[in-house]
Formats: sequence, C-alpha cells, structure tokens
Amino acid sequence: MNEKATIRDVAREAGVGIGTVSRVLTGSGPVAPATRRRVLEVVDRLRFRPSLAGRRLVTGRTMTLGALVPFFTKHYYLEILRGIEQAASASDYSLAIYNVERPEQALIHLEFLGRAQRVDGLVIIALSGGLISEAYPAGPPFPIVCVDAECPDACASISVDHETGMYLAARHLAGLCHRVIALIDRPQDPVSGELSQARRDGYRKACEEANIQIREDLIIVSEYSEEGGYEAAGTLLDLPDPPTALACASDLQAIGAIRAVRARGLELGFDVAITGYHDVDLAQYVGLTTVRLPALQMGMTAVFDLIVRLDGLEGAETRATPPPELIVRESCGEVRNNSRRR
Amino acid sequence: MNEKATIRDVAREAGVGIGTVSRVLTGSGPVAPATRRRVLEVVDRLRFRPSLAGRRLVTGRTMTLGALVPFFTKHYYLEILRGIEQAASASDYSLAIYNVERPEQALIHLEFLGRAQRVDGLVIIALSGGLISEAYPAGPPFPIVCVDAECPDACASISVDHETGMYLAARHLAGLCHRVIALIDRPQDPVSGELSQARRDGYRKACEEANIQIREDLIIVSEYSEEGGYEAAGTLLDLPDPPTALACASDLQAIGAIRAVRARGLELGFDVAITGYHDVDLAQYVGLTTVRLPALQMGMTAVFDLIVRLDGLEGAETRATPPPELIVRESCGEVRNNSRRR
DNA sequence: TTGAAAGCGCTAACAC
DNA sequence: GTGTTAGCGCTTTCAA
Repeated sequence: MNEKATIRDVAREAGVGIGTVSRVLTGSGPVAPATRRRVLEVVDRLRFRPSLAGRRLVTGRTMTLGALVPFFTKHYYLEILRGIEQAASASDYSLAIYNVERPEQALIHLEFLGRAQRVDGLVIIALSGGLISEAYPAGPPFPIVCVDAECPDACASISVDHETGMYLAARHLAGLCHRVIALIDRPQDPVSGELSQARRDGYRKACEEANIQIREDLIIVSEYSEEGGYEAAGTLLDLPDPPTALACASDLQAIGAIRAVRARGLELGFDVAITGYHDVDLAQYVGLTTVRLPALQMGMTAVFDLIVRLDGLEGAETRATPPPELIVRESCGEVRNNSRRR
Repeated sequence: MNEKATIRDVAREAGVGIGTVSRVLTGSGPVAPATRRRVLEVVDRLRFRPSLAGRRLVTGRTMTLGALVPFFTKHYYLEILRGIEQAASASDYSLAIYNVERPEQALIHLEFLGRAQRVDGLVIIALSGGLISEAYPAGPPFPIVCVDAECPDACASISVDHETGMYLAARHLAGLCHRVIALIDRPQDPVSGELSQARRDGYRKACEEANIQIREDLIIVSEYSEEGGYEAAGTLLDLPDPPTALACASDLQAIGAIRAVRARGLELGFDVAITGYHDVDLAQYVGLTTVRLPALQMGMTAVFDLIVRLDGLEGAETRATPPPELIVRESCGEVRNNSRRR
C-alpha cells in the first residue's frame, strides 16, 4: 500500500494486462474506450506514475535537455538561458545545465555528455561550432541546437541578425551627424575568442549609406567586459583624430567606454556619443542607447526546435525570432553640430 | 562492434561472469586482483560505460541534483547558482534547474519533483521553508538543502549571517557620524514576500552601540528591485526629519535609492550616504559601498552538504561559509559634519 | 572469490 | 482489442 505502485499493480486492479496499461499511458496502440477509462481510473486511484527509469531503459530516452552556457555572469546569456528554462519547463523535459567559464570546460562537458547518456538533446549558447566537430568527429550523438553561433551542418541554429543590429546603432549615430564613428566589436564566442563578421558588416553598411569613409583604425575588437570597453575606448579617444561616436558590441563594453569618456573629462552625449548592445537591465539605469535582442525568445525557440526534432512533432514549425530593435536613451545626446566640441 | 558495449560484452571478453564485472565497477564486493585487472583492461578496450538507465532502474538513483532558484535575473541568486553548478560539475551528479518567477511556480516545481523521480536531492535558494512543508506534508521525498532561507528541521540549511552583514553597514554609517540612519529592508523570500529578522537586528545593534535612538519610521521594507529602492528612498527623504544615511538590503535597491537622491537634487556621499548589499558587479561601477556575501561558496557548500547526505561520505564535513564583508567605495562620502548640509 | 539467476518497471512485438 | 512474453543493462542475492 505504501509502496509505489507499478504498472503491474495497475493491470491487476483494472483486470487487464500490463500491455494494455502501457498502451493507454503511451497512446501507442488501440484500446477500447471502456477499458481505457477503467485503466485511467485505477491509475488515478493508485496515484500511479510510470517510472522514468524503467521507461528510459527500454526507450533509451532520458527526457532531459542539456544547456551549455558560457559565463553565467553575462546577462545576455542568462536571458537566453531563461528562455530555455521556460520552454523546457513547459514541456516534458527537464533541463540540465553545464557552465563554461574556462575554454577547456566546453570540450570537457561536450565529451562527458557524448558518453554519459544524460541528455536527449543539447542547446549550446554562443559557443563556436568548431567545438562540436572537435568533440564529436563522427557527428553529434544527439540533436544539437546552437543559439547565436555558427555551427556545423549537422546542427540547427537559432541566430539573430547582428548585421541589422549594428546597422541600426551606426545609422542612428550617423543620423545624429557624427562623421567619425568607431566600432568597438567583441568576439562572438567569449570562450574561444572567435570573431563574427555580421556586426562589422552592419557598421560598414551604415557608414557607406551615410557617405562616411571607413577608417580601419576605428574598428577594434575588445574583450566582452567593462574593462575591455574601457581600454578600447581609451585607445580610440587618444587617437590624433578621435571618433565622436562609439558603437559598442555589448552594453558592458559601452559602460566601460562611458567610464573612459568621463575619465578624460569629456561629456557623454555631448562630446562623445555611445551606443551599447543587448539592452541589459543596467542600460536603462545608465541611460544607454542600445540595441535590444530577443534573447528570451531565442532561448525558447531553440528548445521548441530541439523538441520538434526529438519528438518529430508536426505543426510546431520553428517560429522566427523577432529582429533587433534600437532603444534610444540619453547616451547619444542630440543631433551634433560641429561648433559643439569644446 | 559499433553497438555500445554492455556489461555482458565485458564479461564475455574477460572470461568472467557479469556479477564480477559489476563488482569491479562498483567496488561492492571482493575481487581477486588479477581478475580485477583483466576486467578493467577489457572495460578500457571496449570503452565500456555502465548505462545510467540500467543502474538507475535497480539502484533507484538518478545521479542528478536539482536546484530551485528564484529570479534568474537577480545577480545574487545567480552567483549562488554558479557555485552550485561548479560543485555539481566537479561531482558525479548533473544539475537540473527549475526557475521560479511567479509564486505558484515554486509549489508546482516542488510537487513535480516530488513524484517525478528526477533528482536525488535538491538545493533550494532563498525560498521560504514553509513551501517545503506545504509541498511535502509527509516530509521531503529526498534530501533538501536550503541556501539563505529558513527551513524545516527535515532539511539542511546553508545560511549567511545577515545580522553581521547589516551591522557592518550600519556601523560604518554611524562611524561616519550619521545620526539619522534609515534601513531599507527587503523580503527575504522575493517570491512569498516573507521577511527575516536578521538584518534588522544587525541594524538595531549598530544603532544602539552608537547611541542612536531607533525610529520605527526609518525602517521600511521595499521590493527587491531598483524601483523598490527608489520609492522607499523617496518616502524616507520626504520625511519631516529625513535620514542622512540609507542602509539598503540589496544593491539593486541602493541603486534605486541613489536615483531618488539625485532626483531631489541631493548629492550622493555628501547630503546622503548609501550602502548596498551583495556587491553585485554594478556596485563597483556605481561606486557603491556595500556588503559582500560569500554567494559562490554558499552554493558550493550546499552541494557538498547534499552529496555527503546522499553518498554518506565521511571526512567531507560541511565547511562553514565565510562571513559577510564590508566593501567601502564612494557612496558614503567622508566623515559627516553637521555644517555640511546645504 | 566467483558465476548464474532473479528481478528493477517498462515498452514493444507477437499471438490470439 | 487485448494478454503474454521477451528483453532493455544493471545490481544483488545465492550457491558453489
């Protein structure tokens, strides 16, 4: 009585075979309505829950999804993770997380997952796809969806249009009559340091449209951190012909850049305009004009996509994630006129 | 050949029974050294990995730990979660996460976990222990460790000394010659809104030591958010005899409080001193004097503790977490003298 | 010290 | 439609 009920208990109570109970529970075969009702009634009365372990042994499925996420401390990745959790939690799958803070951890986790039979599928955030090929030379052992990263053909990918994202920011700056606009880019993959072209393309496009001559010395890559932005901005601001606008590839870097601007006695939004990227909570506090990414939706979409692959659902076709969006705050000031520079 | 090796393959190859292989692998019985070596050699050659599913069916253990965490967006909880992940990742357990953003989610997750046989143990962050009793009237179905929360006797608890934490902040303020110090407290459990006495006790103790008369109208509770701090500070600053110092129960609230100070044309660190709590990344950027909590260690300790309970390890006795620490930055200014007020 | 055998709880193939 | 049976891969008796 106190012991957990098994499928056999249910079968006995309902006066049917265990196969029938299984069929009722999994919907994997025809069952007469009356029988089904009787079984369900007993299931309910006995508070029977099919054992995952038993089921797993025979189906080989764990009903667990994995998420490989870099830098728990970065708001953007967390927002994606939050979306992943929400979607997983609304499904029959649980979510196991694997954090990557040092480069070697990614491969360790991937290799572990490859032979640990712990997840049915994996979502990888921002980590470069090369890792996947490296960890699984013979192809991934389970479906993988990459979010905001390039990945091998064998995997699906949820991407966001960074070209448009940065285009929006740079065009905004150009529209404010800035003529010397710098780009503080960042590695796409914070762990491997791998770059991506998209943001730079967006920046170039905006410059070209505004007839701004592109100067290569105004395009620099810095670490995805406040410190990285601080240093990059410092370098740019100390140039002989310094930029009046800084388009940054993350809010964190933008905040560092703001600090660099102030450290030089310059006024934000007056002497120098700055845009961020991601729209983290802090951006609002700082009054940072930035580009909002649909991070939460990306995470959710990744999981939906993964589950479709796993369960072969129809109808649940992958919905596209919304485009990036420019959020205008105070960090770019008003339209620039050249008399302004002190 | 291409199929995954099973324990039977290993037994056959090594010329022993499967029982012997099992004994070698689990160390659960006597095996002759020569036999053991031979088995291990085959295990290695066949790249044999015991199936978790098979093992689980007979042992009933999932080798997975759960973490119930409120508000993915709050840095403090994430830092604890980061510690949990680190410790889990260094163990044989995987970590499944369950996010709680709406009050009812906590109970839903708890009830789900109670009958889903998905985790061997659970770490609960900041959620009030009442939930546990509610979800499991007959006692928890697996070991539970609560971090930074009161919990039923049936569970272990990793706590942090908030009395000392707030004492440190308030004493610092008093040491700067503030005589009218307010406390902007917050609910201990952001989901249920439950309060905790500890921080208030620390505040009172510091005031008493400095011979400051405690005014009940200076102790208020606000939401754990920037907005909450903004409003609370507003209320306090608009009092007939307003405080010159605000001790906040979180950095987020402190940041809101700073905004309220500035909105009134007052100068931070001059007219009003403010302390935060938690030492989030942003605190440094804002120059906030705050109390640093050993969040990461708390998370790690919780997992160690849980694993000790699960595996009955000896020697790994729970290490105490470090005490809170005062981090002095600019938000409190210099020692106050009464001529200063404008 | 070891091998054989009995399940753990379930699904799926098969016979009726 | 439904009951029976054969495993899934492992740990754990129980004899030998």
